[in-house]
Amino acid sequence: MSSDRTLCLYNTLSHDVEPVEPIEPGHLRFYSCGPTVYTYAHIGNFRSFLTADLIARTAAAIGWDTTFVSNITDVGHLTQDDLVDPSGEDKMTAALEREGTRFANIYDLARFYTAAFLDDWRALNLRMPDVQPRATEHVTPQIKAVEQLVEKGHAYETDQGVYFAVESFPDYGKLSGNRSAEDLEAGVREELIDDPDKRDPRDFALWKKDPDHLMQWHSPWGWGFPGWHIECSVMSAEYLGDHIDLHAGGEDLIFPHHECEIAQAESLSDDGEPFARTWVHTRFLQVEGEKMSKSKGNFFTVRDLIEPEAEGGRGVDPLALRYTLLSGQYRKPFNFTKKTLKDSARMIRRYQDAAALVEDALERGAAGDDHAPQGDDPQGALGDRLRDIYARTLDAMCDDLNTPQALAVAHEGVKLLHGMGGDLTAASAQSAQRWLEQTNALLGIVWNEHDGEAAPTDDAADDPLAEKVEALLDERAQARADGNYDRADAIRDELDAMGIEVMDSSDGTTWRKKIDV
RNA sequence: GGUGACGUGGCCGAGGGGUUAGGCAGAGGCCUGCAAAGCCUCCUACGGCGGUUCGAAUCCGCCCGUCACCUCCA
Repeated sequence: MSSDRTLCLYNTLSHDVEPVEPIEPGHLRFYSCGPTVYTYAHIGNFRSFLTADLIARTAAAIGWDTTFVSNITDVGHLTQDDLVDPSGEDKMTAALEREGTRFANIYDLARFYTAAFLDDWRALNLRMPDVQPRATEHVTPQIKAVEQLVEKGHAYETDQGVYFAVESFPDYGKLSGNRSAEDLEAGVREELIDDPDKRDPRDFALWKKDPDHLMQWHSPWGWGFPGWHIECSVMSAEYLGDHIDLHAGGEDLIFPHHECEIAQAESLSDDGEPFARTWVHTRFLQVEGEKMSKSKGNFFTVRDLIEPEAEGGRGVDPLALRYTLLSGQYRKPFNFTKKTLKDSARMIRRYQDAAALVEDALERGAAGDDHAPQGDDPQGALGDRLRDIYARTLDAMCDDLNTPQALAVAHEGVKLLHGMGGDLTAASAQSAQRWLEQTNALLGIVWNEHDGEAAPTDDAADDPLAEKVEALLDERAQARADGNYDRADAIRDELDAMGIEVMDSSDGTTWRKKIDV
C-alpha cells in the first residue's frame, strides 16, 4: 500500500510544519518518551502516548516501515524535595512509602505499575512499540555514555555526582529557546539548593552519587543512579542508532529533558548531525477548563474512567476515551470534558453499529441470501466513495495529525453505511469491511486490535442483568401483542431506570445499555 | 523576568484572503402504537484596535486574555 503521501508534522526545532524525511527513505525510526511507573497513568499522559501511536499508524498507512521505541522509566529520579534534603526521596521511593506495605520493595512497585500501564496502553488501542526498554535494564550503557562524555570533556565529576557541562555544547537551547544562563537562573526557585560545585547553573546531572538510594548501581564514581536525561539518549541510540528521525513527548519535556538529551546525544555522536530530525510535542490537556489536579478533583487516571462501575470506575468504553483524545489535535490546547466523552461514546457506538450492519450483510451474502442491487446498481459506487473518504482521512492525518478533520471525514463513511442499512449488498459490504479495517488501522476507533490478547470484555450475554432484561422484554412483547401499551410502556420505563434503552424495529426488539458518563 | 503556544457560533472543535467543516445541543419532518435508533432539513461564528487589500475570521502590527515550561509533572 504505497502512496505518494508525505507525513507532515510540526517540528518544535524549526517552529514549522514540515515533511518528515526519514534518514532511510520509507523507514521511520522514532522514540517516544514513556512514563515513570510510580503510579497509574492519567489521561494527560495518554494524550501524549496517543500522539506517538498516531505517528506509527499514519506512517504505516502511507507505506513506511516503522521502528517505534518507547521507554519505561522505572528508576526513581530526583524530585525537587530531595534537592532540599539530599537524603530525601525520589518519586518512586515516595510512592513506595505512600503505598504502605503493599509492595515489598521498589522493584515490585515498578513491576506492578508497568503492568498496569501496559493494560491501559492496550485498552486504549495503542499499538505496541517495537521495543519498550526499561531504564533499569540499561544502566551499564548509561554509565558508558557518561564515561565517554567525561572523556570528551563534556562532563565533570563533583562530590555529589557527574554533570554535563552545558558550556561545552554551544547549541544548548536550540530546541526550547532557553539559551541564556542568566535568564534561566532568574527563574529558578529560590528554595532549590544546588550542588555548589556545579560550574554552570544550566549543568545537569548525568550520574547521582547516593549509596543510600533504594535503587543503586556500581559505577566508576561509586554507588548511585543515573540522571534522568541520559536514559533516553542511550536507549534511543541502542535501538535506533545515533541519529533518529523523530522524537516525541509531552510539551513539558521540551525543557529541560529534551534540550538535555540533545546536548548529551550530539556531544556523544559529535558528527554535526542532529540527534533527532523532528521533535514532536503534545500539549497538556485541561479538564473542564481547568488544569488537571488532584486537589481540584478533576484528575483522572485511565482506569478511573474505563473500569467497570462495579469496580469503582466509570465504565467508559476505552475506545470512547480514545475518540475523545482524538477529537482535538495533539498540538492545540484541549479541554477534556464529560460532555465530549459522552459524545465520543455515541460516536463509537455509531461505528460499531455500522460494523454490525456490514457483518450482517456479509453473513447474508455467505448464506446466498443477498439482496440484488436495486435498479441500476445504486451501490456500485460505494467502494469508490469509501476509498475517497479513506484517502481524505489519511490526508488529514498526514497534515500534522489533524485528527478532528480525520474524524469528521471518516464520519461521512459511517453515515453512508447507516444510510444503506439493511440494503447493503454482500459485494458492497466487502468494500465497507475493507474501509472499516483501513479506518481502524489508521485511527483505532472501530474495534480494539488487542482484543483476544487479554482484556475481558463485558459481553452482555454473560451479564446477570441480561437475563432480567430479557424476561422483562418478553413480558413487554406479550403486552404489546395484546395491545396493552400502558403495561408495555411501564416496562420500558422500568428498563430505562435500569439504564437500559429499548429499540423496537420490524425485526424485533433489541436493547442496550444507555451511554452514561 | 526569560521561552514557547493558543484565542472560531449555545457547547466541543476544524479550516485559513472572496464560496458548507463535522459533532453535540436546539427546531421541523419521515419512520414508530408511542418512543428509541436511523434518515432528511434548518441553525453562518471567528478576542479587541489599527494596517495591507477591490475584499480579512484568514496576512501584518499592537493590545487584551488563556495555557505551558524555566532542573527532572505527558
